[in-house]
Amino acid sequence: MKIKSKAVAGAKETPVATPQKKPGTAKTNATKTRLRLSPEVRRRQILDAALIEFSALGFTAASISKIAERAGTSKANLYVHFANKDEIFETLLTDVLAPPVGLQQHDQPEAGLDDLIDSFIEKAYGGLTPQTIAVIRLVISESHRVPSIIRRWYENTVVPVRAKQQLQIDQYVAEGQILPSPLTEHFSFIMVPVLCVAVVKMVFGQEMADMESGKIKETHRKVLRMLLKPRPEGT
Amino acid sequence: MKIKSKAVAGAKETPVATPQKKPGTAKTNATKTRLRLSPEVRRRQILDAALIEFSALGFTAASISKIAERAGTSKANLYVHFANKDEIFETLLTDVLAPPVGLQQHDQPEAGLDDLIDSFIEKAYGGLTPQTIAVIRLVISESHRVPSIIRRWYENTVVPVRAKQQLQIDQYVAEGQILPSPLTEHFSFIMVPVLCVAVVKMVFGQEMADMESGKIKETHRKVLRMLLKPRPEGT
Amino acid sequence: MKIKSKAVAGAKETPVATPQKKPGTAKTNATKTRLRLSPEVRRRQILDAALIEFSALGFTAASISKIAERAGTSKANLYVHFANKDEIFETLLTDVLAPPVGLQQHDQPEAGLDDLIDSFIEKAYGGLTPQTIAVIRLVISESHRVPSIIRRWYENTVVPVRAKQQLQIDQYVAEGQILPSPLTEHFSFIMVPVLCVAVVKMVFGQEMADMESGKIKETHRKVLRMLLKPRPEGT
Amino acid sequence: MKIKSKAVAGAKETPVATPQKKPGTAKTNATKTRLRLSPEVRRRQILDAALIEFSALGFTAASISKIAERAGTSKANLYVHFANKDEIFETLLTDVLAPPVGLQQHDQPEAGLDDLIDSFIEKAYGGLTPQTIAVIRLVISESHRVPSIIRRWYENTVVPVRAKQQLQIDQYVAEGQILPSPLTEHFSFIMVPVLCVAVVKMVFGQEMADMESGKIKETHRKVLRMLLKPRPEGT
DNA sequence: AATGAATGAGTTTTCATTCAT
DNA sequence: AATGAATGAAAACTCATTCAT
Repeated sequence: MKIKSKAVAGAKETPVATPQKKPGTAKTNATKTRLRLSPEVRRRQILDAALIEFSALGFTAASISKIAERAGTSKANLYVHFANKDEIFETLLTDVLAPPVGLQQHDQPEAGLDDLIDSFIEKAYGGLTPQTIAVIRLVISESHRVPSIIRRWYENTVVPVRAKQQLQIDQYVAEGQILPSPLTEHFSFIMVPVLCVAVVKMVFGQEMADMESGKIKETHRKVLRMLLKPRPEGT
Repeated sequence: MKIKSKAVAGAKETPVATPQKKPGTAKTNATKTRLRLSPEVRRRQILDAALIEFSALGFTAASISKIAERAGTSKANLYVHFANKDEIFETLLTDVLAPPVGLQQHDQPEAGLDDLIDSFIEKAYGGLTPQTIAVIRLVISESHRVPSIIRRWYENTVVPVRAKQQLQIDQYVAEGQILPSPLTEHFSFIMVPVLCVAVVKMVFGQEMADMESGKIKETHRKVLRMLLKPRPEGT
Repeated sequence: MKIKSKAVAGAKETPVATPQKKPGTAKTNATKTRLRLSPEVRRRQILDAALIEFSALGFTAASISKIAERAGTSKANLYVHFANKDEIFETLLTDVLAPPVGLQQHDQPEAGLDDLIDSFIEKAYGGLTPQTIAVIRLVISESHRVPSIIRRWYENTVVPVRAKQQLQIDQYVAEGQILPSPLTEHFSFIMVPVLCVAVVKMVFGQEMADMESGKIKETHRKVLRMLLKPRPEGT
Repeated sequence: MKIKSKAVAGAKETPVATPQKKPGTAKTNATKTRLRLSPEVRRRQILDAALIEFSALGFTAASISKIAERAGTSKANLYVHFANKDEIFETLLTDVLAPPVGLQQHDQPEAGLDDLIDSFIEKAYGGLTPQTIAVIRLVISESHRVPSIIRRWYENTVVPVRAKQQLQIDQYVAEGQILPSPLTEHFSFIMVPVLCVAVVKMVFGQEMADMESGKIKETHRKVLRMLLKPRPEGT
């Protein structure tokens, strides 16, 4: 069985080198104009193509030829911009796992808890687009190939982002908006079902997973409400 | 970077007769143990070897040569027993994802809730051995390759096992041993953090993941106690 | 400028795999019968082909494809019998530089000195066939690539052969057949002009070198007569 | 096995501006010294670099990139000054094989024969520097690639230089300083052992060859004395 | 059932050379 | 004159698979 990579809908794309003819040279049709781009642009194109291929097929099954083709260049040109397949892969992962530029902030500062939870749930599960899923699968499948990148990601991204989040929660708790509980002490735990849905989608495919993930999501919402809502003062 | 597969400690192994052969080495007077085994035994050996290779490297990166070598046979002999690489893989996955023979029963019928929870937690997280992790990763990485097997697994294994479990829970709830909650309604939700720990172990490697997974486990335990323990009757 | 290798006339050749059709399957013409040979025979064929290619073009310029083609097999099959290009080359050199099986003995035990010299000269220069020249060039060009093989050759072949020769000479001197001189003390020195002719032939090509090498040969003969002939007893 | 070229100590070098660039490394703020040189100077630089690379690796194994890098220019610039790799090589060889500007003269006009021989021996063997050896090897390895250049060299350099030398010898003989012999009739024969030492050094490497070449040199000296020294008049 | 030899189609990578500026 | 970007062709090597015994 041969697996084909197909561009995930919505993937950001840099304009691709559809070889164009110069207006002057109107020969028959095969004018093969070489498109010369700045390294940054070309690298971007290559990495975009690589992301699609790698995340669809994994490191080994993805091929340099296909990446080059998708990037609209020649194979040889990939080697002008990257030393080898590994370097493309590592650059790609480093990029993809880079810390988010604007660490997103709490949007509804004065909303009620229910709305806060709803907003969180929608945002978290809504972020599980096909591309995101593909990237997560790539990380799961190939992390053993690049342990140093994974470690760096953990230290520079995972830990700080989580710390920031925890701070926010501690504040909510201090304000009495959220009930203290084991959950608020290790708050990243609330992401657990989201990751789980991601895995379900990977394994069962988007459509087959819908029912499962819907149930997880709703249970998640309900459990959060139970655990976080401050008890009525009387107790 | 070349990734090597190594037999996971404790993997079940059928005794193997490994005649070595390096390419280019002329005439080693090797013991030509050409032993003829029953198809079942041979298939078993091949599948065992395949499991190790596939789960260490993934479908594409695993090679027929290595599997044959590990199984102690010739490459050509693999093709006597299986049509091709895909078939080996599919047979393997079907095996691995087969419904557990003895659907495990509730061991401590009359234990207290706390003990029940502890026992569950220890069992669930204790099951995450390196092999299990490797298999889960394999399923995540390569499920898109064999959607029909995944579907069958879902229908024949995932759903029934879950149903059985749910039944058990419903009974506990009916008996008043467990407090009804959104969790008891969709009880498989309690496995979510376990899967999550599996993923963390895959991505960060056993040792790097220990701290993370320890915290998840303990939070899991506490949350379960909070959610499942029937309130003191007075309220 | 593209240099082509052509089989040196007289090179020993093992029968080559001119793909033959089975009499039965008389389709149109492309019956591609696979020729299955014993490793020894196949290796011999490959090494023969390799010798031609390597000595015509040098290590780097010689290509695996051409060697395979000349050997009448597929490229892939070369890798069944040898680990890589280097191994082919090293095996080849080791073969070519192996000590001669029958260390050739003095043929004319009771000839006169003049005849002895003539016989030596004819044999030495006659041995400079195109293949021999090609091999010597190969050794000169690529020896830095395989220093260990060269050292082994020196120790196992060059030194013993020379020692044997020297012994012979010492005996002649003792018998009074040859005049003692600096030459008889370091007798391998007499091979020097022969090597020189080989070099001239390499550099100037067989035909262009003929005049040069003819002169060297004759001067060599005369000088030997001068140096080796015992003076008439009267002095 | 990868062979590296390294600049032979003492090789003449034109000052070079080496801006380094590793493939795959994005944006090093390198000093963009784009210096414009006269064609002669640039060609000189390129040929110097080419000599080092070609003589270390041979024609095919030497690469345009390395030559450009060593010359401190871009690959593309090589093609401004030379049509292609072959042309660089041919120009180089033509240069290297050009007739010596000052045809060296007899230094000690009135020295004794022994001193003359010693001086010759020291000069001849002393000239076998690593660079010289490398060039000789290059000529031996790649002469078949450029037969016309070799022929021109033979006609314009080898023959005249030899003729000049022979003239000198004839004069010595006429003066009675040297004994006439086969050697004096074909005097270039005396260079034979020197070339041989060069070959030994190529094949066995400088250090391994030292013993061998020392013996050749001394035998050479002794034989020359024997052959050239006029007999004491009494005979 | 078993296997050593063989191979076509594919892989990644390199290299001399060209183009556009 | 100089060069960074680009590329076609070819290199060495690998691999799943098949053939003949």
